[in-house]
Amino acid sequence: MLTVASWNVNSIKARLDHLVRWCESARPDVLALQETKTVDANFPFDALSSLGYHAEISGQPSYNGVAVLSREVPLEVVTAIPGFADEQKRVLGVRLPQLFLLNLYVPNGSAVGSDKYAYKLAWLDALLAWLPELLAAHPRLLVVGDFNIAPDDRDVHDPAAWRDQILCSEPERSRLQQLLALGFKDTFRLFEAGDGCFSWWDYRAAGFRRNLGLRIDLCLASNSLASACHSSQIDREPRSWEKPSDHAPVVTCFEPAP
DNA sequence: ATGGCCTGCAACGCAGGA
Repeated sequence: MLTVASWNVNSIKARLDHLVRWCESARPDVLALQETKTVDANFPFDALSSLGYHAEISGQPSYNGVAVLSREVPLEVVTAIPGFADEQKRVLGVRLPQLFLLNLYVPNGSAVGSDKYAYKLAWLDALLAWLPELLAAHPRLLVVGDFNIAPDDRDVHDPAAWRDQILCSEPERSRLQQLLALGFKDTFRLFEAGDGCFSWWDYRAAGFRRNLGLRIDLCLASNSLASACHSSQIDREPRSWEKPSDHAPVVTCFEPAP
């Protein structure tokens, strides 16, 4: 079985002990990380190498930053959406023997109508323009990460309060639906149709204890890869540890390629 | 209770997150 996980760690430096602890128990073959928040020179390669992981990274000071840990060394790496000039490090694609993994930290967008919101929509449009050719080149394509979009109201603890707000607005959701329509499945929804399953909980107001969350961390498998998907789950345990990331890891398992 | 917390960077508060 091939286990692929995605986790917004909210600073790899602040979360290194959690990351190590979680990898030792969950033992993913591939782990996509978002919000590493560090320059490449300060990335903890040694600690992760001791766990048996190669690391590909694309980082910057303070903000954003993505990484992919894998047992096998990638055959190819991309760090940007072609043709979309962006100072912010939010994209890391790696070609592995079993699949092509695209790790994304989609812009948050701040507030509907803001400059950051316009950037988020333009970023998503550039992604949508790129994915058809990536899918054609790599039929076993897995797009994972912090999408900063709750796909529908089942993914929101209080849909009325969040209606038309950032992460839930119609322009964001319609872009996610366009992405899925290119030929992807939201793997979590292959196994769970109910509401109340979240991957992020606000640090404030005891959000986790009260399960006031959103499902914004996604694992989207191309249709041909989705047919080999055995499970997709959100692991809430590390969110309960002391000084946690506000996001939980999403863990998806696949039948190995023939 | 219409706010609540956390991180990095620099610096003694800010930007940003979602």
